[in-house]
Amino acid sequence: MVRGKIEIKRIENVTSRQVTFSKRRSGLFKKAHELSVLCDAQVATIVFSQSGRLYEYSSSEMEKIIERYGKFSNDFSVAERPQVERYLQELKKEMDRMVKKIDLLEVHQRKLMGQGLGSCSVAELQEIDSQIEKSLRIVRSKKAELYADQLEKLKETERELLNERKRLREEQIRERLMRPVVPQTLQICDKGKSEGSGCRTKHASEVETELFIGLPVTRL
Amino acid sequence: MVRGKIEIKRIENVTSRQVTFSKRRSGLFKKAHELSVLCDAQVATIVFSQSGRLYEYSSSEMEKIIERYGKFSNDFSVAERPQVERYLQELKKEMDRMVKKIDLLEVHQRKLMGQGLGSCSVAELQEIDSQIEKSLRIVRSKKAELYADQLEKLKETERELLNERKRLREEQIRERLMRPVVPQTLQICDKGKSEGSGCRTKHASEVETELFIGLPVTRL
DNA sequence: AGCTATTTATAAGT
DNA sequence: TACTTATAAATAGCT
Repeated sequence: MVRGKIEIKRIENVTSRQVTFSKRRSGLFKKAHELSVLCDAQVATIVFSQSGRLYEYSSSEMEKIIERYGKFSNDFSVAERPQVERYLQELKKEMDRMVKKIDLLEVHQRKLMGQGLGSCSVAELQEIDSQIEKSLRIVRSKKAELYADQLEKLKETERELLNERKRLREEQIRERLMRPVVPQTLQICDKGKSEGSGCRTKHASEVETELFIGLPVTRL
Repeated sequence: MVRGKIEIKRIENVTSRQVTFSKRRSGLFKKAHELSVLCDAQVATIVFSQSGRLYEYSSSEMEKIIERYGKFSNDFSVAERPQVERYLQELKKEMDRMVKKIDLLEVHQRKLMGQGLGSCSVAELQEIDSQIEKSLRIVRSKKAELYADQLEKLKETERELLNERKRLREEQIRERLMRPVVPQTLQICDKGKSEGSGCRTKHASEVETELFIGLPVTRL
């Protein structure tokens, strides 16, 4: 550079800096252009002056070059706009559908719960009435079924326990007949209050239930 | 340029072009860097070689510069990615919430309609039962209310019609007493089958109703 | 990649 | 902002 070479560092003189900016900027763009023509390359140069003004050169559409750049750069994708926009639109449509569905469901639900019936005609009321009646029938039959099941299970348990009691009694009697004077083989549970009433031999320990019907087994 | 200046046009010799590309590219980046330092400017340069390789220089983060560029350019906005992504995430969360809400509503509604009760406990069934019973009570009272209203309206109409009939009879009688031998002032309707039974004077023509209770007025 | 003759870019002045 | 000019920098063609 003429009349004394310069150091590459910020030019402090404002005027000088502005002049240099203007000259070198056009030089840079010229070089960029020459490169693109001579070597058949795609070149884009963006310059922001310190004051914030934008200057640019691009051998072809800047947008295209930046988009191409986005495809190469790992951490920067110029999220292809039309695609993103289409996606957003689809999401919004989907949400619209959902909102409408929720509205419908809520209105229907409220009607089924006897709310918001102000605007209903007699015919509509009649329809809701019969729907609810039907529901009630179903629920009640289901309930009845469940109750019946439970009852059946309880009866089953009762039967088992009765059988067990019978078996244990017979066992006891058999043992007494075989060893009438050796009572220590029969281990009787403590009749402590913490266990409530009832007492079982070790043989019956696998029958773990809170329901115990009938007289205590050990009562003779 | 040494040994004969060159024209700025595509270099046909491949080797020569590649060499020139390499030299001028580094020259361009150097100039770009010098501009950015000397003039405190933000500079970005993107170069794609003919073979498709990317070379770039940027005085600060390329992403930032391109984003800034997007704000300046009219027809190109690098849809500010972080913002778009945040927005998308929010949309997705919102959709998630909606999907869950729809699921809940559907399950509840089905229960209210007596479907999908298989997994319900007795307690749940009881709750649904009482809810449905309550709904039924509300719907029926609403229906009763509506019926009562309609009945009331019908009775009101009937009352009005009866009053009207009474008034008309009295009028007829009065007119006959005043002009017993001038019957042409009394215009009696035709007793044709198309009109059904009943006959009215002109005075009563504003009472237009299909319900007409009681005996025909003209019968004396 | 290095050399070098020569062109080009440009700093400072006008 | 534009022109001038001396000189630094870039680089084409060669090795």
